[in-house]
Amino acid sequence: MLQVSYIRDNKEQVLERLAVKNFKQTELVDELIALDDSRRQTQNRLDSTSAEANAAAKRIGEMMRTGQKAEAEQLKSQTGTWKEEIKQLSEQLNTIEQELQQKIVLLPNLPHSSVPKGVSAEDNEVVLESGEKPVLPANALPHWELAAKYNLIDFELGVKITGAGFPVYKGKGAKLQRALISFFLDEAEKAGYNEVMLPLMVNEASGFGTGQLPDKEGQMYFVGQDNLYLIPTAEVPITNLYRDVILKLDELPVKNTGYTPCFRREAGSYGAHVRGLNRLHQFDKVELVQVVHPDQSYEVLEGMSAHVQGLLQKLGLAYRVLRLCGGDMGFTAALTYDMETWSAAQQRWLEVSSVSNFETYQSNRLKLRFRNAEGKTQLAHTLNGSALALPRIVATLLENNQTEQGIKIPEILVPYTKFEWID
RNA sequence: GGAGAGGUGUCUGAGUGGUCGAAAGAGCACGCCUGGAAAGUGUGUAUACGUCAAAAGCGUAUCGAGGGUUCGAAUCCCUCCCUCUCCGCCA
Repeated sequence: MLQVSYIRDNKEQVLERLAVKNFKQTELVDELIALDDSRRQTQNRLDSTSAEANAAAKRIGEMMRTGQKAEAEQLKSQTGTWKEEIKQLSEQLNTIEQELQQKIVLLPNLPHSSVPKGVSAEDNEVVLESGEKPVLPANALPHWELAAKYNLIDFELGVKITGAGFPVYKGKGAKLQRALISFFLDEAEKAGYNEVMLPLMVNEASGFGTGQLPDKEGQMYFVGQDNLYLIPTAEVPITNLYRDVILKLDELPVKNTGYTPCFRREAGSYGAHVRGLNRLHQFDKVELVQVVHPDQSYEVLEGMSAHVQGLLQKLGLAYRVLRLCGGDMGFTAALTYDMETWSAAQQRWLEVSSVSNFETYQSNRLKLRFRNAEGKTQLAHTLNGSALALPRIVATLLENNQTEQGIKIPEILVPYTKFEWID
């Protein structure tokens, strides 16, 4: 979330930036500033009243010790007003703070100055396109048919045991999943990321910390009996490792990677475009998360983007990089690059990675700080990116590499799969 | 799930109503000492909010969380959360 002090000092700029995300609620910003005013005022009054009451209590203590009983009793009788006032003021302060909190989380992160204006995916800026789009013969099959033909993925079985969007991977299909996960993790390790394995369910505080709660509540599976959410991405548990943490300057940058299944309800998205592996309720993903010094975060973002692109190149996939426009960006991001691979049989781009800089938006919620060169605490910047999400990579690999003899496994993966062909 | 114990600062750990943001030790930082290091020694070492242009300073809050008793709570009472031990169950 944004910091009220920043909003107060940079109101015009904040409004201007928010407009890029098509967020035009001037009143909300004004309300926040007004709330903050009354918060300060109330706190001021509460503090000075408390100070008086504390001083009186101290004096009473001294009187008791020195045997001035009568004087102590007299002073005691005067404390009632303070008590009452303190109670009222702290209740007021509480209410104000709650309201402030409720409202400030309604503001999305401010987009970086390079974020293009726009309302939908149409307005995203294509930063670069790389690789040759493969040209397939006329009888080429989409991945869901290939998956059936070679007995790699069984969607119906998944429906039987769970429901739509929970595929069952079998034989070489299962091995391909495992191979990709290992490959991605190894590459991350080579790039200096520390591997972690994490809980797949998180509590409410974690969901709040990374920004899934309260607004994206409906996107997560909720285990009501224990008040836990199934993670929609490893970003949530990994980033929350650093909730309420003050890092030393030399501990930055923190670089973690983790493989987890991801669970998404995807309520309301059905239709032809979600066929096969295109959109699932459960899928596998390797995630990168960094906690960095604010001065470095945009450089780091480029580095993460380069890392993801390296993976796509090694897999021999044609891809493009998009800079998301204000309207298509996530609520919490300041700048996001999406990577899309070209799915040759479906003749469309599939999003396989999203790399974002959140600046202090998450760290402010997380209370994730570091001690800067002056020895003061300062909010760190957080970033994350998929490297990579498996299903659409698998879809693209199957489709783009199909031949008369079967599906050719990219060379780089063969040490992991231990087979060269799916046939 | 049943019974019991307990949650204090970076850590260990003292503290059962006032002088406690909190002893002591360790760690860490800086200085002295040393040819250098160790040892020794001295000083410092929480966070947030408010006040201030800012810093210093000052004020307030925080000893798992929330509420209560009291002039005054780390300390007493209530609720919740968590951890540990034993029993039960179990990959």
